[in-house]
Amino acid sequence: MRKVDPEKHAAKRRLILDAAITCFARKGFHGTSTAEICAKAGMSPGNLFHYFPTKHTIIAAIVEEERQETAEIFRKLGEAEDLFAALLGFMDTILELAGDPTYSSLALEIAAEAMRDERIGTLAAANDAELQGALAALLRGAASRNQIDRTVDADGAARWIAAIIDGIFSRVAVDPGFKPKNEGAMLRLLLTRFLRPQG
Amino acid sequence: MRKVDPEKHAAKRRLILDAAITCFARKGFHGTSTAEICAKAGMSPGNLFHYFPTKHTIIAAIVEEERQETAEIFRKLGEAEDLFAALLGFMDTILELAGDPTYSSLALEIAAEAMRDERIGTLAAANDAELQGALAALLRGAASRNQIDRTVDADGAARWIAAIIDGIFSRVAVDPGFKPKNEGAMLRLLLTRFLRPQG
DNA sequence: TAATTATTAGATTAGTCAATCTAATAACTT
DNA sequence: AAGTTATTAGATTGACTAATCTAATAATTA
Repeated sequence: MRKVDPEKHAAKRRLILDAAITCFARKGFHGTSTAEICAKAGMSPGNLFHYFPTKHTIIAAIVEEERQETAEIFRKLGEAEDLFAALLGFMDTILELAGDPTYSSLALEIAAEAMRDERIGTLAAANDAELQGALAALLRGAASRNQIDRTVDADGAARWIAAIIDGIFSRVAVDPGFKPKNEGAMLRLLLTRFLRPQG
Repeated sequence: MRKVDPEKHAAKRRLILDAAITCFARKGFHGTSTAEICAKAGMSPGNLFHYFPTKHTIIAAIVEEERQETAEIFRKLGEAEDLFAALLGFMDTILELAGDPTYSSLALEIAAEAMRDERIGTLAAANDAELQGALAALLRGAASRNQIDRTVDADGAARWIAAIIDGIFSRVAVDPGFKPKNEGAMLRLLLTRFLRPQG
């Protein structure tokens, strides 16, 4: 009796997901045919559908993967000494990610699809809740150490920081003059003035 | 020799555009079939394609229409006495628009499509350039009257305000707890701290 | 080695799509 | 009224789609 080799299985899934990410970013979820993903991944539809029963499960897996990556980033971040600096560092990471058009496209595509497909909407909302929760925890920690203004509501501020993150990815789509790596200074100014202890 | 009645012609275009806006917001550009737009507008494909030769020209017309609407808002705004208050008022208008899920969906859909289709990308970039230009003019006017901090770069700040606007529309998509009409206070706090003259 | 099952290819299916075509009708001009 | 052209309906086209099916092959175990 033959068994599934989990490593090989995972590697094949990776191959498909990477191909799909490239395609979805370039042509959108609905604009990409499964045949295109097959071609990019170098396999037949029979093979592709062996690993993912529907096209929908492919994008769902991509969204779930992003959730894990975000959680990983925050796990490291919480250990920092200066938590406001940690927040600024996180925002630099976001700007770096936004510099990759594939990533920005994908973020937008997922947001757009979240409004159309309830299943993707639920997954995206879970990702967002986790991001906001982590941001709020960071802000609360920073407030308790007087690294930021204690009077600002952490949950409300976290929500607006999340909005700014969304905005960064949208900028890449509609503003050809927006170069993420040149925008760090103004972003830090914005966040510092918003959050620093008020004299 | 019969002539085109421009009013009737425009009315028919409106009918099609309104139907298309509803459909695109609900199911996305690629997810909407021309047959669905026909059904929503109550007409045959022959009729629809008489007014718009391709599906692409429909979304292009929608984007162009938004540009005109934005320009109209700013035309009124520049006449205000307190220009920073005018900016805050404009952001309230944005929050109001974002409260309409159709509008938010459409904004996201256009941004996503802008990354895929160069023609839409160019139109969206033109819209954005106009928005940023108007915001920067407002900021410069406010700075010259000492209503905001004179040391902040107007173009850079305008770009980040545009990012926040994008972020607002994305929030509606991924954050079910984001209710635009409850968020005015925190947004005003953010902008005030960012822009007010520093003591 | 034989049995078992995972993996793969590629043809196929049933349906959808944007856009075209034909033809009929409605409205305007002279 | 006659001529002209705008407007409309609806069938049709050819291409494409997600997903299935059949069958062959490869890898593993007993």
